[in-house]
Amino acid sequence: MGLTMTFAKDEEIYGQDEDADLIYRVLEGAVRTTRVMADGRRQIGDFYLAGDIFGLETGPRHRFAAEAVRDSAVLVVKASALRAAGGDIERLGWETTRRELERAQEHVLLLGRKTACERVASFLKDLSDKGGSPAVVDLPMGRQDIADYLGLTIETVSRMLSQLQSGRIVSFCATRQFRVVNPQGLARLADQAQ
Amino acid sequence: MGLTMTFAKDEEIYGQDEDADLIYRVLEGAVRTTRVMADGRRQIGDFYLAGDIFGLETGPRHRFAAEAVRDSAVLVVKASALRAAGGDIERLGWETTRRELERAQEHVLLLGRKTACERVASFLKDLSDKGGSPAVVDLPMGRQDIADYLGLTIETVSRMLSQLQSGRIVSFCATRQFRVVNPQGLARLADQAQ
DNA sequence: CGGCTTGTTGAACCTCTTCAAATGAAGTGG
DNA sequence: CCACTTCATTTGAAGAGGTTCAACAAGCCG
Repeated sequence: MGLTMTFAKDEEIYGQDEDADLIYRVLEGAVRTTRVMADGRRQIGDFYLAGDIFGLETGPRHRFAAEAVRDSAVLVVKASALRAAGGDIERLGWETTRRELERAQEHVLLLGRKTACERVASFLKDLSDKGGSPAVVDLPMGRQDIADYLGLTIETVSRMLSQLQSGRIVSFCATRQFRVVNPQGLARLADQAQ
Repeated sequence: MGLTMTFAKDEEIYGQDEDADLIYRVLEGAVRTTRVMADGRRQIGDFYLAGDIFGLETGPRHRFAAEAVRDSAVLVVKASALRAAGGDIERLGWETTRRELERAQEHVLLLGRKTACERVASFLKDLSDKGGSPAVVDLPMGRQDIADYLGLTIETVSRMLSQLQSGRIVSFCATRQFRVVNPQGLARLADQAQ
């Protein structure tokens, strides 16, 4: 059920203010939701990896655009079709929206009250946890995306990554691959919040 | 239906990590949701004024605490009781959650990419709009609450308020009462975002 | 009025940003 | 396969916005 579509790196999946009639699920790759201000400042709402559902996060119209972080495959389903097929869509939709809200609230805390170092640490921890804490975690997105998610600049992100590495918290095998050296240290930096 | 409860200024309505079995509606006064970090840094999730519904914004457990901003009256309904009374609760719940999410996303944009001045302007505009843009808007909350909502310090909030006033954007008749002098100017500062 | 809390203002400091350059990685065509 | 181009990332130095610390003013309530 539904249609599989592929999107090239940086291709738009849906635009801001477009009708929100479709529900999406990442099959492969990674997706970001973005909001751009009149003067070009950009904020990333969230990242979605394989298995994640997105596109449901808003009202009748999308308030964020969605773009492929890199070449990605996405399953697209019409919300109305899904509704016709069975009533538990309401429940699924609510659950998904609720999880979105929880993530947005964590994001608010991060942006409102965490330092640059804590933000980057939180980001790495989140990504590591999300993947089931594998030995080596890879970053699907570039530094600019990370910066626009964390409310920082690429330079600050880069500096904090270097700092975390020299502090033996994480270790980068490549620019987009790291391992967590000191999980407790990472958690302490990330989760000062209860 | 439901129980009316009153809460004194700064009194807790529910705590962080408590079970979320109740739904609340502000009858009079104002409510804030807060999250406190281990070292005392505080972030306010949102403010709720008369007519607003809150307490539904989370999963099985509250991730933010709720407190009365000032002496307030709140209508409390058990979620399960509401569900038993009629099926349209699901719809109401979803709608409410979705609106919460939209507000949280705006909040993310504000915290991630707006300057101090823009944050304060956005806050004042939001409050003015919410009340139907009356001639005189009052601020139910103190400067510390505003600061903790905007991810700033009270000093910065105070400075930006003074700045907006000397720029003939708003005018304060009292510390907690202002009128919008230049609505376009306020909107321009607040809504650089599309 | 006196005492307390809340809000404002000033000055020094610090974190993060901005601007600039160097380094590294990735692709292209000979 | 290597030189060359191009883009992404790192690092450095200077600058700005916001914070911190401190003092003062203004409400608020007994």
